[in-house]
Amino acid sequence: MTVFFSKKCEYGLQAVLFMAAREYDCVCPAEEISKKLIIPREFISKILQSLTESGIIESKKGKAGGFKLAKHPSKIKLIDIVEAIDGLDSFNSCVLGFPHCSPDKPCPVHDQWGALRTKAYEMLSSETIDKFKEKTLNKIKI
Amino acid sequence: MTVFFSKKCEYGLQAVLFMAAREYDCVCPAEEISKKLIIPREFISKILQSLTESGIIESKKGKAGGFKLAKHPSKIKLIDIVEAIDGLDSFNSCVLGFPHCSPDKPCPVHDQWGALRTKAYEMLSSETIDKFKEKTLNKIKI
DNA sequence: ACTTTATCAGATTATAAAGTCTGATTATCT
DNA sequence: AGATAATCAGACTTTATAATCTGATAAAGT
Repeated sequence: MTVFFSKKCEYGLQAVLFMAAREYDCVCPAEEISKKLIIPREFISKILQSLTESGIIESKKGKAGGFKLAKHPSKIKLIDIVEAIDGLDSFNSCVLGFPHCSPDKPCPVHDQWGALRTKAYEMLSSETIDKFKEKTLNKIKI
Repeated sequence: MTVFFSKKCEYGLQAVLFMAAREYDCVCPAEEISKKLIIPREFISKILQSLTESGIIESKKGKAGGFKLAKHPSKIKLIDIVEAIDGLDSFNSCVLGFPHCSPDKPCPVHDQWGALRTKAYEMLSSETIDKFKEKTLNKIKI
């Protein structure tokens, strides 16, 4: 296996990047997101619903309804989405699964994994998603 | 969620580190490994069985039977265990779940994740497990 | 006001991972 | 040779994640 994010989280990240790559304030129906990203319709709906609860996106009901970012892309970081869906626990636990792993009782890869985890956190938190528009377009046709 | 290794893999890594920290050629019954590492008996048995098939450890049946390393700890790397249990697929796939992620069509975190993945691979493959004896003893009482 | 088109909410199903059980087999000790 | 103590093998159960279905609700256009 060796996953890093859950499927839910991957899909959530993709969907938010998709919305950020479009015109600001443009409302995207779940149906469209489902088709463009090839994610089961009802599954992405549920994920978007939970991101709405977290305040990252907002929903608009009725005809011409859908989802849009709740704030400007320059205010959103990837880590916000990860935190909302998967949580941040894995950034604080031993990669080998040993209990109570700490600097004074380190596991065999404690220091190295610690450094990597910090880098991963930076990867997700140093830039806001408005910077990712171009690269998102590599992956999704809008 | 945000796992890196599956539970199976974590347990497998712990068990092999445990064996490597003991006297060379010492046979460890599954029962003992289960108790020391607090892993369900039948579950660790299955994992050890599969590591036996992979040729990383060997089993000895009958009274005073159990498992021991198939080769000297200086010939075993953590990546061998990861490969045997989880496989190496995740070292070759997009962390955001986009299909066909490549240098010419990179996803928003392609370069950074690539670098991290390389570091993670190095963490698991640069040293052999005979170097980990001391740190393993931090985590497991023998 | 009515129809359409969308989300919303919660129950349900499917699949995969984690963990358990049981009976057979095998080796060692007495 | 027989008893014992272990693995071995495979079926089974449980739990968590992924995905689906259905009916209610709500907003916008006519």
